[in-house]
Amino acid sequence: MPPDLHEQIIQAAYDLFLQHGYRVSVDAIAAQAKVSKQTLYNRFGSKEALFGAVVNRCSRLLTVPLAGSGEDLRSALLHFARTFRELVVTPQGVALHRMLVCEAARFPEAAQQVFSGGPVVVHAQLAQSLAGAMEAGLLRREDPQFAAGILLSLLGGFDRDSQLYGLPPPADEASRPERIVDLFLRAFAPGATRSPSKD
Amino acid sequence: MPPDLHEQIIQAAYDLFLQHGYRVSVDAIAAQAKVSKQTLYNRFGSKEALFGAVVNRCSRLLTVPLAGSGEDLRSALLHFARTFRELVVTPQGVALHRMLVCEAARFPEAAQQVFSGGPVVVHAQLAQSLAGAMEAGLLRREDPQFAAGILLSLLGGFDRDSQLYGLPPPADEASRPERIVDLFLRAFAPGATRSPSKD
Amino acid sequence: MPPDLHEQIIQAAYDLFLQHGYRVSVDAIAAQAKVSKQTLYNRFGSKEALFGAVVNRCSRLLTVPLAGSGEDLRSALLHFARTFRELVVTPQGVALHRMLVCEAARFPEAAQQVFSGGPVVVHAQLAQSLAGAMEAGLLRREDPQFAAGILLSLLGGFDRDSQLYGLPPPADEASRPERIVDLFLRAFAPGATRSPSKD
Amino acid sequence: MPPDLHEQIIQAAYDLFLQHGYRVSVDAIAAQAKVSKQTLYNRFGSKEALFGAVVNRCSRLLTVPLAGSGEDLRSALLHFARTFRELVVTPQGVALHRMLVCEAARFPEAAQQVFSGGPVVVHAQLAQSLAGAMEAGLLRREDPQFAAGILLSLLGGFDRDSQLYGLPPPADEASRPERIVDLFLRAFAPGATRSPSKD
DNA sequence: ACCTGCGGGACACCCCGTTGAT
DNA sequence: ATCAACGGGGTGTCCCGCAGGT
Repeated sequence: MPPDLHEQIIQAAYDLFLQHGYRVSVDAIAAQAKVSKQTLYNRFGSKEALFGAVVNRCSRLLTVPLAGSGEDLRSALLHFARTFRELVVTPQGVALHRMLVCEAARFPEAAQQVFSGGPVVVHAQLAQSLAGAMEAGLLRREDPQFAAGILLSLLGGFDRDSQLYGLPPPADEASRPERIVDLFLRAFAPGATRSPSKD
Repeated sequence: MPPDLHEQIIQAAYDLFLQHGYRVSVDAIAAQAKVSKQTLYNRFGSKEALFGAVVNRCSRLLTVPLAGSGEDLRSALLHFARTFRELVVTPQGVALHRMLVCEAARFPEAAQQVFSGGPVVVHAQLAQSLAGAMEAGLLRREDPQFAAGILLSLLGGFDRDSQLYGLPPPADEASRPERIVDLFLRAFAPGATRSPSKD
Repeated sequence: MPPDLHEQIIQAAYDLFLQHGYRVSVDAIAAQAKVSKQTLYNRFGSKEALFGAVVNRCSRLLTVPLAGSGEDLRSALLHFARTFRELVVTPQGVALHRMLVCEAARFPEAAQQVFSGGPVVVHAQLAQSLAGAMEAGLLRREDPQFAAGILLSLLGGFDRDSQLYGLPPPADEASRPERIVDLFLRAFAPGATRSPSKD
Repeated sequence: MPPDLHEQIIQAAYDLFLQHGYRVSVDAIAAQAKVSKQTLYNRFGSKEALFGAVVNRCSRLLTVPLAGSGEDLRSALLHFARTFRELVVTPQGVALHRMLVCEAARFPEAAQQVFSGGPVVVHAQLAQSLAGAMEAGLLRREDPQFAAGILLSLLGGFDRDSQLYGLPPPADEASRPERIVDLFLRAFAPGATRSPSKD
């Protein structure tokens, strides 16, 4: 009487793929989902197709809603930063990232699809939002794409890398979003030339 | 005729591990190295040990020399940025990163070792260098560890991620190190309070 | 259609292990049992476990029922002797012994277990039975353990060794149990001191 | 300049074959003999031939000298029993027996050869000696072949089996030869009919 | 429809005995 | 004599289809 076998299988596959990558056996997935291997194959046809189905749903998990324009800029960015960080430096976010990176060589179009459906749209939304702030004079007029990339890099850079390599997450995680946002705001504060003079 | 079989095997293993991850067969590595499987096993004992030997050599590949104090700060950082970028957003740098991230679950201590022997020492050296610049008044007095992490994140953040997911490298790569370094210098320019006022 | 695959596999493994020892390939066993290698591994997990299962069942094969006290002593011993001989100097009995001896170095606990579950209990039962006969005055009062060991040695000694080394079984097998039992009875006949006088 | 490589190799092979059976790798043998594999092959041609050479020399190890007729019968048998036991229930005697039994299936002619050159001649010599004793009236007139087999069975029967299966040797080893010889003498003492009457 | 369980083909890692080349 | 090569084989595992029962 499982109401939704489909969901059950995908959830099990998602968990196991995250943990062990594509190498998990179909038997293990079927066992975890408490389904027979046969129904799994009836539903999804092949292991690759199942992986594709799992990955497809990951795009949604990688999008971050951007706050509306009602707030002041710093609060909006801070909210965004915190939400994004929870996606990205959380153990399970790291695991998801790791799995996708691992299997990107085997499933190139799937990986691109996920990236285009997730981080790229976040990047675009953020760029648009920053462009608005630049229009309003809250930020220096710069390439908004560039600025968005910078903020995303700051939020998920070295900290995530260290976790990807198995190191523990930073101890001061609670204060890092604020520090990063403030640094970003300072870097893009209005009222200076683009490049500091060399002389 | 073969001057150094050891080197030959490691090189072949390095190439194939980068391309396909740990899943390549030992047969493929032996064929690529043009040695018999048996000599490979005589030399390394097991596939895991071979992988360990390959990974050990990667630590060296991940370190970036930091310019001496003879130059002015911007030039030094620019030089560092370009070198680092070549390590990190180059296709083969991305492939190395990908492989290590992929197999970090299977070889946790090896991955940590590489990270500790590579990026972490770069981070430490960079932090020390930045601390010197802060002492000299060239940068705002801030936590140098934090600042170093920021620069590394900027240099290897979103751009690398997109490549990890199979997207092409950014088209304006040539100008990016300079833009990033200048942004970093602006963010840490001396002569302002740490946090912009909220009102 | 196959009533009991378990049994089928064990029987095939038993036959082949007897013939070729532990060195037979699992493929050969699976082929002989007309099952796929996978079902074999699903059932037994490993070749060692399969061997253990085969060996476990051998303990039962090595026990010999001892006749009740209803018969006279000679008839009982004769019956026992014939049954025991069929176990021990028969080609398949020799093959079983050979296999166990061969693999005792690799599976020490299994071999001990078999020996303790087979010959040792036969030895104990025989000793008890002989003790009864001694109580009844049918045999000289001696150490029943020693006497039991003597009888077992007589029944399975040199004759078995020659077969273990590939020689044909003795031609007068039909009469040997009787000769041996009579010799045993004479050796332990009542009414003499334990050691013949030397002068 | 090792004086006798031949001997060196055979000794190493003997040791390792005894310990691990025919399964030891020739690499291991070469290493143990401190010779290169090539010289081993130059000398013996193949692993089987080396095994044959090792086995050939085992016949000698399995023969037991029989005392002359100068002694009284009991002393002679006792001496023989002790010597034989040292060959047969000693750990290394058991190991030799085990190895030969194990590989008798693979090298049938070699095993037969050893058995014919070792135990069989001991058996024949013993039979002849017992025949002499029967002539002299020291033993009941019986089939000397049978009697010799009986004594050999008594000396190497159950006790050796238990060791073959990994059990420890009997604790009262020191007194067993005497007990066995005395039992044998009683069983074949002169002055009774061959078979106890059945009625 | 779902389950259990087997078959088949393939492949991975690791090892071995033996022969050449240096 | 050292070292590599070669061919082959062994265990263990996988992916996927297919029967028969519930």
